Formats: sequence, C-alpha cells, structure tokens
Amino acid sequence: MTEKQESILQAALKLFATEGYASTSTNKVAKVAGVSEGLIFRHFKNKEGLLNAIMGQSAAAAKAMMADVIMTNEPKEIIRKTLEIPFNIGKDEYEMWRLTYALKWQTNGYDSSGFDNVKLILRDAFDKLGYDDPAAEAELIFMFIDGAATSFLLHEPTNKGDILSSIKSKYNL
Amino acid sequence: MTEKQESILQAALKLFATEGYASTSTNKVAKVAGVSEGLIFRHFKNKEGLLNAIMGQSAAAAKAMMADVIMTNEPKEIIRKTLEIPFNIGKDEYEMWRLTYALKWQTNGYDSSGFDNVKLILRDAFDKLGYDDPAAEAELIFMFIDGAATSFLLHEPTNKGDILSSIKSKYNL
DNA sequence: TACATTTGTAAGTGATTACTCACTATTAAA
DNA sequence: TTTAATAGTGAGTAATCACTTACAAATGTA
Repeated sequence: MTEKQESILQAALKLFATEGYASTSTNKVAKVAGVSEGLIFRHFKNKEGLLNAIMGQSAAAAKAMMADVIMTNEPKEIIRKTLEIPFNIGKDEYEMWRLTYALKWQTNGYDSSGFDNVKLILRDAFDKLGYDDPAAEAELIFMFIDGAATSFLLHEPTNKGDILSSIKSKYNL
Repeated sequence: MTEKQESILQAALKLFATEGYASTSTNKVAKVAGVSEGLIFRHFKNKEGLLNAIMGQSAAAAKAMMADVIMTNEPKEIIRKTLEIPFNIGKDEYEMWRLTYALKWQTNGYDSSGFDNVKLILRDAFDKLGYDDPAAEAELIFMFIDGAATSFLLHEPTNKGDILSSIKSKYNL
C-alpha cells in the first residue's frame, strides 16, 4: 500500500461519509488526496472499486468488534457485551460507521449479514436464561444497538453512561 | 395541484427513496412521471425544490403521528403510544420514511427536531412514574423506535407482534 | 548496467448532469 | 370573444461526470 494509495482511501472515506458516495466526484477525491485523478483508477479500477476497498476495511473492523462477543460463553456476558458494542465505537471510527450506515439505505446497500452470527448467539443466550421469547429479545437488542449507534453517530448525546446503565438494568446486568 | 404535478412528486418519491436523491436525475424523474423534464423546474424551481416539496409532506405525516402522543396525559399511555409509533407505519408510507431515514446521513440532512417535544413529554412521564433517570429512559425509548423503524423499513421482520410484546413488558405495559 | 514492472501524471474522451429558453396548449376571468 | 395567466413541451446549454490513454518517473531485479 503506497502513501498515495492511503491518502486516496483516507480522502475518499472522509468525503463519502460527509457528502455521500454519489455526490462525491472522483475529481474531488483526487484533489483532497493530492494526487492525479487517473491514479484512483490505476489503483482501484473504478469508483465502485474505491468504495469496495473502504468497505472492506469497515467489514474487518465490524468483524473484530463481534469476535469478542462470539467467544463468550456466559449468557449474561454475551448480552452485556452486545449491548456495549455501540458504546465502544471510537471517535476515529466515526467516519467509517457513518458511511456504513448511510449506505444501508442505498438499493445496493452493503450487507449486515455479519451480524447474523451474533443474533444467533444472543437468541441462545436468552433461551438459556429462560426468557419467554428469545428470538424477539434478540431482535430487540439489535434494534437498540442500531438505534444507539445512530444516535451516537448523528447527535453524540452527553449522557451515554446513564443510557448504558438504564439499558443494563433492564436485563439485570 | 395538477395531475402532472402529483405524478412528478410520486415518481420523485419512489426514485429518491429507492435509488437515492443524488443518484436520481431529473431526466429520469420526468420519464417515470411521464412529463417533460422542463415541467419539473416550472413547478418546483430546481431539484432541491422538488425534494423540499416531498419532505414537506413527510414532515406533515410525522407531525400527525406525534399529535396523538402529545395529547395524552396518563404517563403509561404516553410511553405505550410512543413505543407503538414504528409499528403503526403503514406500508404506503414506507417510501417516504425510507427517504427520510436515508437523508438523515447526508450533511444537509433534514432535522428531526419535531421529535424534541415528544422527548420532553416522555421524560416527564418517566419522572412521574418514579424512574431513576428519566432523561436516559427517554433517550432509550427513542433509540428503540429509531432502531425498530430502521429494522421494519429495511428487513420487515416477521415477529413484529412479539417484539412489541417484549418491549412493552419491560415497562410493565 | 540493462531491462521490466509498477507508480504516477496531464490531457483528453463521450455521456450525463441540472437547468434554460422559446414556444404552444389550456384554462379562466373580463 | 378577447385577454391574461398558467400549464406544458422539446430542443437546447455549459458544466461536470466517470473513465481512458499516451507517456514519464520511479523502482525493482538480473
């Protein structure tokens, strides 16, 4: 990975995340990255290839976040770690996640199938804890972490700690 | 409002919601609507004006949904009605909400400040019920309805009824 | 050194973009 | 029926789009 290659990725991520993929021209990416426009196509083939390179990194980061949850055995620990996922997103990852969330609404949106494994594990955890409807409870958790991540990425509320406490108390954690 | 004017709005909503605002050309809108491209600019001034016309309708629909909650007095009823909001979105409103949610991630995204009134009312309701941290609880509810709406609009889960039951039970409703 | 590959650029390309303009068709008041 | 306003069209426009191409600079490799 060349220096210029990385600056292209960095510029593209920033622009795609803030102004949208479709509204960002390759010309602008090149200017922000400080390279010739042609270099983008040399390295990434086309605009979509550039997006794929970025989303590849994003997918790797998402996988890393879930890895910890998947390797956990204790049911309550699984639920706690899943709930904490959105609270562990670092500021330096915000652009990446903003882009990921924005692309969800595009027709050819990137799949969130990586979360399916976690959903299964969660359902199993609720099952072991004797919950009435483990499947619904797992869905509920996912709705929360999705809503929480959205809230953090868009508004950054001040009382994140209190919110985490409140949700934890609902699962006796 | 002319017939052709309405077909422009209808076509634009459909295209903006499915393919994105930036990726939809006025040329395409005109073709789908079955009108000349120039007519779009006669009626809506420019592409952004067309979007504003659509989002105006969206804002009115959102206001209507919240009106019922705002006029409620009983704390538990307020919480129940707020939780049920995403479950009451009709299929015929899906395109509108998909567009609204997609635009949230754009830099010049449309404000969700209309929900601020509901948030205040919710906080008051939790306060009256003696909850430890009413503000955090209100935020929590909003995260849920946001996550639930997202889930419904993107995946349409089968067990919506069970999910509603599960969340209600957490507030003794 | 010689040669081959990769990295990078600048100046293009045709297609598409949002938008305008000159014009006609329709409607509605006088 | 004349007149004025609105509704609608189709052929433009300059600018911008993603992408290509011909070529030079840098880097490896024998």
